[in-house]
Amino acid sequence: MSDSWKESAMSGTADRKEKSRERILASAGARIREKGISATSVADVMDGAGMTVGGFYAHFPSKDALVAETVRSALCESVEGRTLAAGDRWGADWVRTVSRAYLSRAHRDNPGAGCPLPATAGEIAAADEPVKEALAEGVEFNIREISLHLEEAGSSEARSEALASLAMMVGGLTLARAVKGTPLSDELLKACRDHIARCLRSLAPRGL
Amino acid sequence: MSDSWKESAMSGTADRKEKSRERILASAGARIREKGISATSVADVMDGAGMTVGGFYAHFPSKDALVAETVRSALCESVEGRTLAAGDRWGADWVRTVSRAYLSRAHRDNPGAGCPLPATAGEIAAADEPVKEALAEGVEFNIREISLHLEEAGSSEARSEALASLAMMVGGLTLARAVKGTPLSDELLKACRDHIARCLRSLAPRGL
DNA sequence: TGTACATCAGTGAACGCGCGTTCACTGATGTAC
DNA sequence: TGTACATCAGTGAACGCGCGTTCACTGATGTAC
Repeated sequence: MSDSWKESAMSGTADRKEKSRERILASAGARIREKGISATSVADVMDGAGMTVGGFYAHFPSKDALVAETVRSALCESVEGRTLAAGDRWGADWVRTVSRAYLSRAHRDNPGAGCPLPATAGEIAAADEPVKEALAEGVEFNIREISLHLEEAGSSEARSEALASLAMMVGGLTLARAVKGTPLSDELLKACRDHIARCLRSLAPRGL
Repeated sequence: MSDSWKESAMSGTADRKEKSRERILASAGARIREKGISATSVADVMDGAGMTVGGFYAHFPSKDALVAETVRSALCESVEGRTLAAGDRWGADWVRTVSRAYLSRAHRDNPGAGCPLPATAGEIAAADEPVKEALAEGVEFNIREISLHLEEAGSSEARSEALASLAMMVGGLTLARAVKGTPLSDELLKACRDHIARCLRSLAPRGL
């Protein structure tokens, strides 16, 4: 009669349902990163998860709830992906590698697998409270991570510089995607990469 | 029978129509800057211009056409407004003043009168070709202006730094609006302002 | 100057469409005996 | 082991709504004589 008994008894169907939920979140994650929040429809997301619209509301109470959870998990994912890609780099080296990857043509041209901020930040003001909270927490999380490495790199204003760096990365990528197809697009990416590299070079490496 | 005759003969009604068109553009400009493209409806725009929906199509062939023209004129306006506000400042002084105004709480809290990039850049990928062109031209226009002043300030990489600055201003403002209401918002604005000021300080002033 | 007519900016109701959401139903999975 | 039943994840058609767009109409403005 305990919850754990119930859970193990229903583990077969519950497992299947959990898998579906994860497919829905993954589909929403890719679509929202590609087209933004309002251009992504529930039917579209469910189609991407290999299901039909009706089943959606057994997993989420509303589209807004899905968006909030998607933004949350997508922001975590993108931080995790970065950490993984940076390998054992640390400090200035980590920041350089991460900013290069962020401001790469590959990231510009594959929004579905990248950072959710460029596609969502502009729309978030119109979204409801839980969505805003999810985004704010995700941004703070990103800032902390960058700040940590800048501090290691010897920056005396690590947090402030982390905020400025994130702003430039998000702004640069967003603009590069907006003018994609014109020479300005590659130029923007390179200018932002170069700027960050230049700033890192002027830092006094600490210790070692 | 010539066009000029026709024009002067109809100048009364034509004038009134032109005024209406300008009211529509102004209304669209404010709304698009505040809520973005897809969240702005034609009926909403016409209401803001003191008219009803039906009259819209006597002025523009479609919503997309309105958006393209609005983006174009809004980007020009925001550059003009900046030039006006900067007074007779020049070079590094101009850049400092402009970046401070751009990354101010006033600009964050009054999107309707400011730069259209934060609200539109993320949505533009989904828009049609004329809208993209309008935005790309507007961005290039902005870059040229900033670049001019950075060159005057003695930057050896004026255009590249202009691109990076614009990216940071747009990204910083977009993120500050997205997390508005949390301490992170003011922090972002200040960090970006400080970063630009710091970079300007490290420039060797030219001539004079 | 005054009257009949033409023009056309703007009105407001209607259209088809895609959206988020609901709901009666299905059919596979797991339970009880 | 086999059969009857319960559960519930997922289906697919329907809903009300707001959107962009269309269109028959109105009424103020300007023209012709």
